[in-house]
Amino acid sequence: MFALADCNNFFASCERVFRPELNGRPVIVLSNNDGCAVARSNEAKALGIKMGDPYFKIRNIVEKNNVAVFSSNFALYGDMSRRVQAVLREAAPSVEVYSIDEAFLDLRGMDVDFDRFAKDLSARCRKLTAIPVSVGIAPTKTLAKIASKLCKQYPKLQGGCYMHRQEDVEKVLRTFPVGDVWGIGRRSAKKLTDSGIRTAWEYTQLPEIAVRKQFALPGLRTWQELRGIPCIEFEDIVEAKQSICVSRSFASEITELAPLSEQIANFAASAAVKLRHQKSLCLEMAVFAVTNRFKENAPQTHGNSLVTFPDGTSDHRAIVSAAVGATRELYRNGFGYKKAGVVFLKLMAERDSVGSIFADEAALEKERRLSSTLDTLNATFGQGAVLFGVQGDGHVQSAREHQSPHYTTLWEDIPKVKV
DNA sequence: TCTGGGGTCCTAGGACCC
DNA sequence: TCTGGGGTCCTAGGACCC
Repeated sequence: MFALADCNNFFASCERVFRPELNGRPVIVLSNNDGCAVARSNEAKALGIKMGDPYFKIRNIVEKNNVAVFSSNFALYGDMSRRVQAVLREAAPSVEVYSIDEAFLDLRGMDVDFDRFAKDLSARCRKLTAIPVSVGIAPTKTLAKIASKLCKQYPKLQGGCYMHRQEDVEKVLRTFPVGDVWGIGRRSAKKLTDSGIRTAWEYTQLPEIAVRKQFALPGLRTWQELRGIPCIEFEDIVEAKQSICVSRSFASEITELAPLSEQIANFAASAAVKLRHQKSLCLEMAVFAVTNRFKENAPQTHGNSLVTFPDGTSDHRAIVSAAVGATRELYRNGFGYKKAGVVFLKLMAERDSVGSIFADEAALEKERRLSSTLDTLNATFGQGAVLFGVQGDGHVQSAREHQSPHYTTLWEDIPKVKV
């Protein structure tokens, strides 16, 4: 058996932990630049606010219904996520953190009352972190996902649902929309409903050949998983990322080279920190800057510039300065850039590096020490404590009007209690 | 006026090899 | 008219996830 622990409306729930008066009131959390709604409390969902709705389009609903609005606060969400993970790790020997708000638990070999286990785990998360968590348990990951969704639909399940008997699974799948199944995206869902397949159950009744032909291997795996045959591996070891990207939309368009370079230098700097954190080297870096695609009448451009590091590097100076050079390459006068980013495309593990026979080892060692000193200083005194001049003041230009405090990660933001 | 960010896997087709 | 057979590697684009 596998369990899926899924935090309900995670970002909205995090905001409520330190603002309990918001319970019962609709809450939404916005994406970068206060652009779109990316998390909604149940009350906000009931008002018809959809995932990804642009804020300016739902402003009316927000104002009329006294919706509490937050800019995203990833320092808070990341920290709350770690707290929930800690509770999960006490419950099972093996945990796969799937995303910031979801984790699978490997329950194979465990001999317990799984329904009790699920409900107890949910209650324990709630008690220790104040985050509501839905725990679904089933013979495959895909079915566990469905079981956890049931918890959100039926409060009487008390946050835990064990779904395993063939007849129970069938009963659930017979009404479960095929498009809500993990692994069936918008495209496949449309194809399916167009041909009359509406529920997960109907999908499982398609012949294997047809599934393979129309939806290839991923579709076949989902088909098997729904039929109770596990095909998706449990992966508790965190692999190094194969690509690293830091990109942002700007609050207002950037037309000049200097401020654009400054933003991109900052993206490169934070991507380089991530790169060194996972002990990788970058062999190829792409830098891009694009205009506002929603402005149909404005001139559009998609600037792109590729940089290669033949021996691989994680050197802060090399990366930031190459990113600035690439920006000069791609920049064109007369355009309003709305979004830009830095992507490391080809990575290799530091330990697999053979270097170059021409490399100056002493110089490389100096580079490594500089980068690592920089990382230590910024980790200790806050990101941006030490910067290169090209990074300006180290701030990325973005609107966040509704930011909540860093309750759990900044001394000055820790809530004070009167005795 | 205002429209997010960061990933993975799979497949088809081209280029190339003997 | 006829036009081999078998293989690898790489890339772009699609689909999916949160």
